[in-house]
Amino acid sequence: MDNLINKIKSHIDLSSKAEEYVVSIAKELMVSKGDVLIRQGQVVKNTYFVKDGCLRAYCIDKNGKEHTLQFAIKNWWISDFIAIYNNELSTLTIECIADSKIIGFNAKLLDGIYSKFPEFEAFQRKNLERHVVSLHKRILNQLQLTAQERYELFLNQYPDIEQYAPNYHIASYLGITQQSLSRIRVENSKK
Amino acid sequence: MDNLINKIKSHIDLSSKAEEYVVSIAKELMVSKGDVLIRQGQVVKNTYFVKDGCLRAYCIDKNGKEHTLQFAIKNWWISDFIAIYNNELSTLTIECIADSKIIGFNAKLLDGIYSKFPEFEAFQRKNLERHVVSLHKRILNQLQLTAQERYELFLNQYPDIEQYAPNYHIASYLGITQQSLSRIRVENSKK
DNA sequence: AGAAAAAATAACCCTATGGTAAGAAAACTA
DNA sequence: TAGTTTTCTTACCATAGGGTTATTTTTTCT
Repeated sequence: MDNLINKIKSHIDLSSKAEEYVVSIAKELMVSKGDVLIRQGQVVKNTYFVKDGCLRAYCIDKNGKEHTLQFAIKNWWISDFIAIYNNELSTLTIECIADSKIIGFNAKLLDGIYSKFPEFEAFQRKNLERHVVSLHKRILNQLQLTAQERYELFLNQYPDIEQYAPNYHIASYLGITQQSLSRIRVENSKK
Repeated sequence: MDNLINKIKSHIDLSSKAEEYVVSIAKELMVSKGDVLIRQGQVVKNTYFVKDGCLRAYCIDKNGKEHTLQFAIKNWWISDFIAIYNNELSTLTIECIADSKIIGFNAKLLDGIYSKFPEFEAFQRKNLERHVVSLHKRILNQLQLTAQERYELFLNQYPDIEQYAPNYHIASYLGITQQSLSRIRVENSKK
């Protein structure tokens, strides 16, 4: 729990009451590789904060192919934000890809925190701003970089994810097949 | 100005003082097709709200190719949010692609509005949530749809943009060349 | 450790999209 | 409205990446 509280405190002054409240709605969980926390098509109840380990958010398209929207490692948040913010059923599946320690928050309770403790507003606004920036960058990278360049960037930006995610997960994040990624890796290893 | 004030009022209760403040920092502008409001590599001072017309945000890659991150029409916001939120120089160019009426806001003044009038916090949080949702959807679409499907979706989602944007802008938004888009259009017209 | 399952690589050919260049059409501009 | 510029289309070949299947390597499980 300290991870999260410290992370919050590094951005805002957290009153002890607010801290108590956060702790009161948090559920610490140990989850195992392969566990599915949110399943495509179901109601999304929770948002998760990763203390340790790795989770993945992906969708399955009409041909059964998986496409990874997000990985989440230590100190990242993950959920189906499309479903939560639009109040819809999940289009994503959230899956543990390594044994992980996570903190689950009921999305509705979490959403109520802003009226109870307005100091969270600015915190969340900054979080969302950073999130928007990273998404804008990802879109621009997808538009202008080759698969090879995107892979190199991915390894530089998220070196820790490689240890958890098999190559076909990474390929599905980069928008290529695992065979193409394998080819790229072979090319890179020749240099 | 009413557009914007009404839009805000449809989401939050706006005190008359807050409304006055918004008006006091807003600059109404008439801009012409071809005008560049933000230029790649420069300091980003403003965020723009479009009252009428159409603007476009794009970057130019190392080979000189343009990639469109965003179009903005009536009632949309546009700027280089990567630069503003990260306090960096612009990586994007913001250009008018039709004669437009817009409202310019100094980004720093706008950022100060939340401490002056906290009722804007929830408003902006919701805006950012919607923005995140649309970006998540765009990334998922880019991963799982063909160019043809992305073009159809684009026409359905943003039918108004077609009247302003030449095809090569749309192609650069979809992540294909204008030649490929032309081919797709020919195929579609055969049906 | 040995068996079974999962993941990665390889080799094949295929297809969607890219690059270049030229001509046609449309949109400005004087 | 004629001339100029921009945009769109077409056609050519080139290539990055996809689909399929088989094989090898690695990981997991008992």
